[in-house]
Amino acid sequence: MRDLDISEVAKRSGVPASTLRYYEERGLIAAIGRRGLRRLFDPGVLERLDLIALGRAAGFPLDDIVPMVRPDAAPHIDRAKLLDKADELDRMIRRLGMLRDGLRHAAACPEPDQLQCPKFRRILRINARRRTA
Amino acid sequence: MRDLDISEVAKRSGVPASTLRYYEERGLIAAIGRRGLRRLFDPGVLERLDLIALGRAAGFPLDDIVPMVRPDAAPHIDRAKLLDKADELDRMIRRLGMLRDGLRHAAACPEPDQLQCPKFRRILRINARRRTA
DNA sequence: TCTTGACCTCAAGCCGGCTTGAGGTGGCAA
DNA sequence: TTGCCACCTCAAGCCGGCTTGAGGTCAAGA
Repeated sequence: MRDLDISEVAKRSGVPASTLRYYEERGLIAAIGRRGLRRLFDPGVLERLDLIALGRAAGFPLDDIVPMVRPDAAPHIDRAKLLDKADELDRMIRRLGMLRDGLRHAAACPEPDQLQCPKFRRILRINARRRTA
Repeated sequence: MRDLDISEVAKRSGVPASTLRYYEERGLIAAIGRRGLRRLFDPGVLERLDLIALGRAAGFPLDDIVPMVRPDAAPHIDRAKLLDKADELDRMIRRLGMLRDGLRHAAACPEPDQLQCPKFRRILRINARRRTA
């Protein structure tokens, strides 16, 4: 598999060409060269894009992803940062679970006004403490 | 408990006054009236703000939260929609759980280059399919 | 050789979710 | 009664992450 045209990368990765150019500008990926004006990419860029997508899905800002995918080195990932992010995801997952339970309960609850339901109110208060306290 | 001034609401809820005005403009909360120019809020707004915070924390855009907290029509909450949301949350939770496991594994994996780790690659590919397929 | 259109650059725009700032009003303590 | 200042409105700005558009170049097929 040889060098890829930007449109080829876009097609295979699902990432629009405009985004690829943007990522290059941000230092997330690099073209290995040009044919005339046109960028040529190594197929390895596809894996980097998967990694970038994973990072984005996990909620990392692009700036945080740069050091993980630096095109000039083997991907180096800060393990401590990963663990922090994993913990953050755990907290997020618990909150989502609470919200899901809250919605399900609200849907099932016979109270005409769900805000009056004690179970629902409890869920709300637990979440609220994160800001207020 | 009497009607609350905007600064009182801000203090009790932890939500800045500017955000409260913004939320009112977006239809997320409503003042019960004015004293002169000044908004007066029913203490119940604090609970709605908790609900909004829960939704925000769960990653919902404000537009999605509006129907959940409508200051009018408490009895007309669309229960089917709530259940749909709950299912959506379940899917999101599973996905985030995968990501969390992926991050933890990447942090623990002895491979010098995480991209070579088969487990990590599998997670990468699964995540990638959501865009590519 | 010529034409075409896929690629290029650079600047500006968009969206969500707020914040900030300028300029105005009026409730309340003195 | 006066004066302060917390509140008001409206418009603009900011940030991250892209997209869009105008105007230019050039590799490759006819």
